[in-house]
Amino acid sequence: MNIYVGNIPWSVTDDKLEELFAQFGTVTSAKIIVDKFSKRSRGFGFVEMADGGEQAIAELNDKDFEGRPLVVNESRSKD
DNA sequence: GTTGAGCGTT
Repeated sequence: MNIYVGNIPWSVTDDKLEELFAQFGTVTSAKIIVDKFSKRSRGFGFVEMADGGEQAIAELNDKDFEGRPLVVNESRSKD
């Protein structure tokens, strides 16, 4: 399951996302989208989960993380 | 030492 994560604080990295989503299911891949030129976090990312993705979205969406309410939703690049 | 709507680079 491809999951889109937005409103991510600058402090959060790929490993943070993986740990965060790993609490609710099996994380296949977790990645924060960073600017290709400045190498700085764009504040959003994608998480691929093999199981528990729906639960992770339900529990992590609009939930506070590192100081900001996360925006967790299913990725558009679906199907 | 900065910024904040938005769906990625393989």
